[in-house]
Amino acid sequence: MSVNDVEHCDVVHKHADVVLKVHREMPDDDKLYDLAELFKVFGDSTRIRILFALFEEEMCVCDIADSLNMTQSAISHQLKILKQSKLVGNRREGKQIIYFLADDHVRTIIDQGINHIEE
Amino acid sequence: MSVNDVEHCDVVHKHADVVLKVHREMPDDDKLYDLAELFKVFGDSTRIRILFALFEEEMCVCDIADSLNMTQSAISHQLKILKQSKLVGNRREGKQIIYFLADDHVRTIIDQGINHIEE
DNA sequence: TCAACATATGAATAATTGTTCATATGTTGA
DNA sequence: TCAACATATGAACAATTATTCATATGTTGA
Repeated sequence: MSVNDVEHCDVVHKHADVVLKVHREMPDDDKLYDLAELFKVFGDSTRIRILFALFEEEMCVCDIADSLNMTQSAISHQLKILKQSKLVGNRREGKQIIYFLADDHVRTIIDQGINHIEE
Repeated sequence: MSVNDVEHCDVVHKHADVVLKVHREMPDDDKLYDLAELFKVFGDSTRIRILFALFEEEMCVCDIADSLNMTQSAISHQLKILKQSKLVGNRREGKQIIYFLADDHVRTIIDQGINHIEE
């Protein structure tokens, strides 16, 4: 029994080719981790709502907070996460910081999600 | 000041139209919640790896556990979540339960995620 | 019917995370 | 330069969650 067989059913030999194929095609841990991190960002309804707000148009933090009826601090914390994932960008305009969608993967990913839950 | 203005910057009047537009276009809470729940499922690297395994072909729980070098119990718990989100389906074949991808939104969503992180 | 196998599941634990509160940073107009 | 405004951020708390361990459920062949 190989050290890799943490757990193993009796078909391990019969299905060894499947296991090998999966190993061969599985992306690197780094990539898997990054992917999961990206989807985690979409996995919070506050952040989803921020993205929906920005679908309409770019906005200052304050307008997002108003639109979502949440505190400025809560929004600011979430915007930081959205920015780190490069889902939104920002620029300063005087006292305000304007946030906007970084690209349209955001829209595509959310649309696919909607497709799925609406089936 | 409206009861809806939990927090408000001084441009609340100037930007009131933006806030209204966001309100108008924002999906229902139920939908937002479901969306976030769906993406949460993608937000775990174990579940992502299970999905990548199933991209190759349908498999019994045991083969997934072998492929990912994880315990049967851990995989089983995660498969339950994937099934609840209708991302995978299963059927019994004798003693084994065969899991498979439910549809190809899964692939599309993950591909979009990959596109994003690889830019 | 029973032993062996495959999978599911409940409880417990450790780790992660969203919001709040208080406060810091940075900008503007007077 | 300073007060008012807009945003960011660190610490703390509550809530959620992934894995482990032990065990239950369900299937098969003898």
